[in-house]
Amino acid sequence: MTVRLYDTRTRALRDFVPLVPGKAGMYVCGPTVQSSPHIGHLRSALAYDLWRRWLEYRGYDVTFVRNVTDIDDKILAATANEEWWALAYRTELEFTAGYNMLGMLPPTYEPRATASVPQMQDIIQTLIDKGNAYAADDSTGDVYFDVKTWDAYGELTNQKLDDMEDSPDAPARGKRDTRDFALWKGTKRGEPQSASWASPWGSGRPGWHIECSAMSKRYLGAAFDIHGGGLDLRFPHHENELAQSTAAGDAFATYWVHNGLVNIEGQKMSKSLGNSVYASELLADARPVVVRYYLASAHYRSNMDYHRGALVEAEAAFSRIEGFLQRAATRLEGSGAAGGIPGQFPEEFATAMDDDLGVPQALGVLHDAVRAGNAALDADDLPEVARLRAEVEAMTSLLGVNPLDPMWADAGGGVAEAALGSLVQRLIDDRERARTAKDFAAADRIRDELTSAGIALDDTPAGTRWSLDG
RNA sequence: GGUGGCGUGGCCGAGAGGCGAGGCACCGGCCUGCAAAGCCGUUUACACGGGUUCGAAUCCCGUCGCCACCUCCA
Repeated sequence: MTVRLYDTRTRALRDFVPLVPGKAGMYVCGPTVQSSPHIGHLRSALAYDLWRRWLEYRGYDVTFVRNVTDIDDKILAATANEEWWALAYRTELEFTAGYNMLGMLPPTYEPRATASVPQMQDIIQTLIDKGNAYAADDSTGDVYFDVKTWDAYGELTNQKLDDMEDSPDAPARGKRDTRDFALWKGTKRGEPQSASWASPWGSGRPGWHIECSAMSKRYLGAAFDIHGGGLDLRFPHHENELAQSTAAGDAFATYWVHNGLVNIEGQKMSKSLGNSVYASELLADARPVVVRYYLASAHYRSNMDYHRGALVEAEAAFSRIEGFLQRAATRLEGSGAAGGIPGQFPEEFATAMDDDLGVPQALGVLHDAVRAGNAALDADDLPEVARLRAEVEAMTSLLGVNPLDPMWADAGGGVAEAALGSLVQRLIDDRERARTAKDFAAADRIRDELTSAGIALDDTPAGTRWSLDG
């Protein structure tokens, strides 16, 4: 009954106990909007979308914050013939479109870093006042966090300062220690004025890590429940967030949750390898709901390996669920059979989800219900069909993969589909006449033609149904 | 050098001391005019070597292999 989650900081499965009963505050690191969304971004966003849905199901009033990092070295570096902010906006829209296509619930707040610069400066000033940060004395206008003044530094990733790689070849700049990280970056020659904010330390822009400390505090408070992000962000990003926020006197996150990464055919996805799989490619290869199903099918903390054919398998698995719901709907139509309580699913499903978001086991429960439902359909046990249909709908809806949800309906289907339907129905009728006349050669010819056109036939006792073969 | 993780059947992917999750693929059966869909069933497992235990894929020790982070990254 209690939701448990794996907390990276304590490296333990912990019961979720919110700071405020009945409420849950989640902050998730969103993307740096520098290039198009890829499969890893989608998987990460989905992991927290599912966490959020489950916490809400468990009765928590969830405030879900996912930021947009819209000012950053890399954004500035990526711009060629346009303003940096134009690139950022354009990319942000791509991310939003990708999230929407996969049915991610919109965040409660989706703050852009550039809109919280004063809040970042407040924290930086507090750190300077407390002696945990300093303005570089090399007149660059940079401000650094002084890691040696913070004993707890390294607690998130269980590292000791002395064991960390000192980078002797890195230019020390105005740092007292090469491991000190930037809170504020003074404007450098050649950087656009539009990327520069006034500050007590000179004009400049915020460092990456301080953005999340400021935005989480602004929208969730100095103490909040869950901080999420990709595994790759643990160090240095999350470690630095934790250090600067706690050094500034904020309690920060109670739980740290990290999602696994997506490899591509055994290799890390990276620009240099040129093996990135973008959202646009996935969505060209499979229906959005199948992409969502696929990305949810491995536990959120495990790394998953994307390979050619993965989406074909996911399509096959998902079609089982879809096929059952469609057949059940057809069979139950007008039958008056009652059964099942809408929204209610098996206890094992809830148990799996409570246990650190065990979506893979939950999918096992879902498939068990589908098989039982298909068997009930074969036995024509309508009350049982109705009961299992309700369960399957409840489970798929909770996970955001209900095949019958209108949001997955093919766009622009309407008129075209109706036209296609009338043509296909004529062919089905022709085939039925041929079968009645035992002219199987003619019947099979029609079926073959439809198959090669991507239309699958399903012969049922109640007649032949057709569907587009996804 | 430090930190964290992984190695499960043809493939994907759960589980974590005791009746072999689930999906995909394959094979056999039922159903079908034949198929498809669906149902039933068979067969393939826990990197290796020790140990603890009545019993280990699951705990302990060791070995090998792989990966991530320590530099920008979901």
